[in-house]
Parts: sequence; structure tokens; C-alpha cells
Amino acid sequence: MNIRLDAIDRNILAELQADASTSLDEIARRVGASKTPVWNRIRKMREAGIIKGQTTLLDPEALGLEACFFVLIRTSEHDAGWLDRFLNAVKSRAEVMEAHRLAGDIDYILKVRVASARAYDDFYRALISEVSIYNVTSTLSMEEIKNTTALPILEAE
Amino acid sequence: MNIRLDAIDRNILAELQADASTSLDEIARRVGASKTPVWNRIRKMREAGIIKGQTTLLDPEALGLEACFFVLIRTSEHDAGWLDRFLNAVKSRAEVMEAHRLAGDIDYILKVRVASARAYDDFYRALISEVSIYNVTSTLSMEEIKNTTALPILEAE
DNA sequence: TATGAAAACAAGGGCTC
DNA sequence: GAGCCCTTGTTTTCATA
Repeated sequence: MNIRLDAIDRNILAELQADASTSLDEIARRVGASKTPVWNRIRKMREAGIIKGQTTLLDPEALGLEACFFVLIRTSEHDAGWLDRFLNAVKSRAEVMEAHRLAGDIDYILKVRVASARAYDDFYRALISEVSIYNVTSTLSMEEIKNTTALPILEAE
Repeated sequence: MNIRLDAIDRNILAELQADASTSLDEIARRVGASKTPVWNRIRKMREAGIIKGQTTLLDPEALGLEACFFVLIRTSEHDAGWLDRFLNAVKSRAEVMEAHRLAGDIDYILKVRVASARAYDDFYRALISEVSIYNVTSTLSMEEIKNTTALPILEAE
């Protein structure tokens, strides 16, 4: 699983993150190598799990997803049954784009995309009816300043 | 820019989100249409801005990005100069994956991916030296429960 | 006449030497 | 690093409702 990445590998990854539809020839030209080695590097990084897959990015607003909420959750319950129900609810709902367990006084944070404030309220009611939650703060995003899928590529590991 | 999406369009988008490398033939088979109409629909949705592009998803840990922080920011300053510096700092730093302006008592939230707590501290110091911030809460993610780029495809708009 | 099936073409990925 | 093959994206043509 662990392979060391050199400067060329990192450049290839940066190109693939920027646009997955860039042709092998073009990537090879940009990183200063030729087709075969570039393709072999990509294959190795895919096998090593560094490259997880390709996806198509869509515009949320064009799909009618006008609202994005961040949900800060504090809970008093930490038993296995509660956790199972919570994880299941979070993973099964497509509105939940992201969910993290946090260190500190907030236990969980969710990022939820929905059509409207009304749709968020439906989601919220469904969630708290499935799992009891001590304290929830729902915060509407007024403006998406930045949202990138491109991970920073570190200079050296 | 605005086009109405029917059930087939939405199925196509769902397939493309799940895996952008799926071939046209395969998508056509799955949505119950043939190649030409599927291709025309994809082209239209690209022109309409619904499809924004393709990207490659990488594994953060394999890239040495072991730490993910959520940064809750309250600020006392809201003048144009401050805002410019803040937006510029956020947009130019590759560690910042996501930034939103919020409604409510937290003004901004950032999601930041870095190699370590130490690297986060470097980022944090650089940020507050560029822009003065009234109150910052930095929270480490202990576990990424869910993280998807696939937007929910609503049944009807 | 508009839509989809199907064939033709071209480009690019995957593989070998 | 050069080159081949074959899949697949892209375009055009043809048929059909």
C-alpha cells in the first residue's frame, strides 16, 4: 500500500485532480515524461490506493440544492446501540455530504445539502426522531467561498 | 442555463457521479437508452453548467494528510479591506478544502487538511498574522464517518 | 419533423517490445 | 521511448414514429 511519491508522481496527481479527462499524452507532455511511464505510475498509484476513482462534479444549484447546512451535534449518549443508529442514519441519507466525529465539546459535525430550509427541517425532524441528540446547532451557509475536491499535494512526505 | 431534467437525465447524472469512467455504452444500457441520446443529454447538461467537470479522487492519508480540522471563526471586523485579505488567504491556501460564510453567531467555517497538528499550527499562525480574527475555535476530526462528492439527485425539481 | 438506432470515424487508453 | 491494437468517445447517416 505504501509507495514513495517523487516529484513527477505528485505532478501527475495534481493534473488528474484538476481535470480527470486530460489525456495521457497531454499529462505526459506537462510533467516532462512520455506516455508509458506516466501510465505505469498511474496504474501503480491506483493499485496502492492513492488514486481512489473518478467522479463527475455537478452544480448543486442547477440541481435545485439551494441550501447547505452545517449541523453541530452534542450528544449525551455514547452507547453502541445509539452509535449504530446514528452512523446508519448519517450514511444512508444522501443529503449528508460529510460527517465527522470531532475532538472537543462538539461531538459530530455534518454537512447537509438540501433544496430549501423547509427540506432541511424535514431532514432534521427525521434525524432526531431516529436518534436522540442532546444538543443540535444548525447553521445555514450564506455563501460557499471555496469548495474543492483537490487535496494539497505536499512537496515531500 | 436552465433546462428541465427528466428521470433519464437524473439517472445519467447518478451514474456519472458514482464513477465518471463508466463508458457511454454501459450508461446507456443502465438507463435504458442508446448511445446517441445519452451523449446528447450529457452534452446539453455540460453546456447548461449542470456538469462542471471530472476529477480524480485521492486518498488523503496515502498523501500524508493525516489531519483534518474544522475552524469556526468569529470576527469583529467586516470592512472591505479585511474581507479581501480573508478571502484571498482562504482561496489561495491549498490546505483549505472548504470555506463558507454562515448565518448565526459563527461567521465562517473552514475545513482544512494538513499533514499533522504541527502543520495545522503553522497554517493557523500564518492565517491570523494575515487577518485579525476575534475568536477562533479549531477542532480536530477524529474520524471521517462520511465524505462524498455525490450530490443527492432530487426526484423532481 | 424530431428522435433514436446504428454504423463510421477518430482519438486515446492499455499494452508490448 | 516508439508504436500497435482495440476500446470508446464523437459524428454522421439512416430509419422510424
